[in-house]
Amino acid sequence: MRTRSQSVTDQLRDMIVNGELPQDTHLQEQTCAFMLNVSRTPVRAGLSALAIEGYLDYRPKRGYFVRGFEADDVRDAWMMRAWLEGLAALRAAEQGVDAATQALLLGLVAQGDRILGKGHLDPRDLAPYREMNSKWHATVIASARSPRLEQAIRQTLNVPMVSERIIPWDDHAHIKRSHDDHRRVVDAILAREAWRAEALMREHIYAGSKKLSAAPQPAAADAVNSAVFPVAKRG
Amino acid sequence: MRTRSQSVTDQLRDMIVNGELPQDTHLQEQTCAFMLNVSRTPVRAGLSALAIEGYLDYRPKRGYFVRGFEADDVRDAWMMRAWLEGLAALRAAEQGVDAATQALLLGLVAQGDRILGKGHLDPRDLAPYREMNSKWHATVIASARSPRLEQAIRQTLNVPMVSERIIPWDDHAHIKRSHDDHRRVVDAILAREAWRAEALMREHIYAGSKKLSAAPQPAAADAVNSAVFPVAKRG
DNA sequence: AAGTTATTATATGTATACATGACTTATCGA
DNA sequence: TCGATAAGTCATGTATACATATAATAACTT
Repeated sequence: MRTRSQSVTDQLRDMIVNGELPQDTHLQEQTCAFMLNVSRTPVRAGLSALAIEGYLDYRPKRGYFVRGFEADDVRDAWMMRAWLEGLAALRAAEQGVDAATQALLLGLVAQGDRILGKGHLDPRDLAPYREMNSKWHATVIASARSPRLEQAIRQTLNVPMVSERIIPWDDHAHIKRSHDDHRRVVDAILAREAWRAEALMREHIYAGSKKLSAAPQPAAADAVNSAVFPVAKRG
Repeated sequence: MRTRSQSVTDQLRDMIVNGELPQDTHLQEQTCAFMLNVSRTPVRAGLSALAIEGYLDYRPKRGYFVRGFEADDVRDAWMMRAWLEGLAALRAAEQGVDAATQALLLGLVAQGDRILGKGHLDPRDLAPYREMNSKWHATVIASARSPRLEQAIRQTLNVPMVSERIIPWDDHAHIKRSHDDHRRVVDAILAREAWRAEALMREHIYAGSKKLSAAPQPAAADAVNSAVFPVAKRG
């Protein structure tokens, strides 16, 4: 079953990741509660959870504040993600994957091949490609069979602009190369070439971060709430 | 200031890490509240926090259950710790450290030298050595200047038997070698030899895990509470 | 007028009452 | 006797009232 606390947590997390709540916004319990049509209790649970997950700063008797994601922080998260997913690929290759996973990985690569086979990037293909991409990463990560590694990676994705959902779907050369990385990582994993799988995966993600940081950042969808929520004073 | 919620969280965490609450124990809110002399509210906050930190399993409308730390899980945490602290050493070497940190690292090595210089292991020296060891690891980790890396490492320490506080203070050869690792890692960091620092650190920690898993595990201090808290049924 | 202190307002921390869903047990039927 | 269903019990989920610490404001002194 799904409790209100969980639902509130997810809603608030989305708002933060989508940039609707600017840095240093003071998320007041009563205000959030009113906004989401619940009492303060589930809101408190959500805020507490998000603070532990790293989205919010908590100061006792003061409240919860939206953490800023500085450029340094985003770079840090990308670095961690590249490193950790590289480790996942390494371990997947070391331990090997079962037949079903093998088929799944090859199938996902084939799926990408079909989408990119047209020779041009149809905007309508973005969603399927993105889904394939997410599934591919998830499969490799799961193949490492390390719950802790999985959790650590999930945390790196908890940063705006660091997510496999963001794809520069306007640069055919980049996408093509990126998908070729997918093919090679799968090849390395199936061949049990551990260090190769790691190096490929690390570079695959690192290149993505370079690409995105070069691209113009989309304006934050923000500030419908800037009048509702106060912003913390510096000090 | 310190709220009851935080205090409750810490107390429950300690009980879990110390093995006083066996695997699958159902931590009932009312029981915990009575035990700690607070109401259910701070207990709920604590349980929720510990679930997010990974100590407890949460099932909606069912409650919170103590997660088991299987051998696999402990191995997994050690692997992650070795890898992540290796990364920390790498980054510290890459970025370089300031003069104060440099002096601190050298001072900690010298401190270890003094303790081990006697030629035998005095039980009274365990505490100072442990403190030096903790500080040394913390300094290297901080030198990586990556809050996310720091947090990820902290999480790996959240497992019984995976902690720099546990030192096999009966094996002079092991300790001596271990401290020599410290010296070499510092040497590598100061010389900006990044890959060397990483390899040394990774092996340093990996060797520790091997040593401890070979040693007999101390009996869990458990089960004062086994009559108080019910244990989850399998299913 | 500026700084300090006392007062007030407000948001968070905690306790508790009520609502709801899950597990237990008892009753009924085959 | 075994199984299924239904009532009952109990723990969790939520709302709300009260307690308390912080921040804002006003009054006062120097």
